[in-house]
Amino acid sequence: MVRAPCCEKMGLKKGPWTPEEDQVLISFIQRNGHGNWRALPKQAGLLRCGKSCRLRWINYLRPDIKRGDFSREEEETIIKLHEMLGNRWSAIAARLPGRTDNEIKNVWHTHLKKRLQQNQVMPATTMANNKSFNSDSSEATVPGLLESSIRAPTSPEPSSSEMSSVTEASTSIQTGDVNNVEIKGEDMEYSMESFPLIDESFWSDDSGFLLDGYSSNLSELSGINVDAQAQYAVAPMANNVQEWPCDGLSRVDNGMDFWYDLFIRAGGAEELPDF
DNA sequence: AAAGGGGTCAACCGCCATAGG
DNA sequence: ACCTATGGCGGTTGACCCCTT
Repeated sequence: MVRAPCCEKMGLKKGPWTPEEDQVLISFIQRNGHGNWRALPKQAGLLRCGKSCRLRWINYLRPDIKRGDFSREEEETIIKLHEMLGNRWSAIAARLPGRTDNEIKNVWHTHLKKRLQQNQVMPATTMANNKSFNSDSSEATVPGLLESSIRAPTSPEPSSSEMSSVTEASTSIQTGDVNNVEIKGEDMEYSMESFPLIDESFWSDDSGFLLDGYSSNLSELSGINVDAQAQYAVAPMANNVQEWPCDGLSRVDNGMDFWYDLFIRAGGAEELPDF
């Protein structure tokens, strides 16, 4: 069966949007919202397909879009997140308020990728500006981590053409000192310092890492002692998921997906239990 | 000043996941 | 359980801009 095209092409306009079209779309969404993108253009009187309207709104017309060049800080953030997440642009965008996945994708392909290639600079890890894992301020207790052993993944990630090199890497968590925890890939080796720091902002409601309905007390939920200053998320994923009282975990976006993927690759449950 | 080549970025395309019937 | 509609995502394209020659 041939899938129907996303929109009826006949009579629909393509190409750059005019200011008039923009105004029509903005006005309509301000008045009515955008509950149904497919129906929207007809209702609004636009000769565009719903997909085109959605893209125009999401990537350009939304009032919270931040225009202009990316700051150095934003670029560093993209590099770090790309290191973690691979080409998951929407996940990266969720960590950069006001920036869209399309914009980030463009910036990556036009600037950042080349810069990294030219300079052969190792992506600056989040840890560069943060405390070391075994700093005094970190009082993480990681139940079960030390005796855990995360197996190598048995199959490549099917849903992403370019998964994070970290998640593609065969993974092993060695026993002993947490500083020895490492993830090995074919041609790289990640020390624990490659993992992102989980701090207060990481878990904040604004961060995009909000656990649906369960953001209040990570310590209580995960069973690890979450020091607000510096904690890492390996432990809850690798060991405590059975006790993880959060049915929304699989919907958690961005970095949490990374940890969740890691957990699944470690042989964890395919689906989280309902609580 | 004109041509051409490369860079940029908005927009499109096609696929996938999921909700709902 | 299956099918369809829809939204969302990442990859790609092509028009436009700018710089160099």
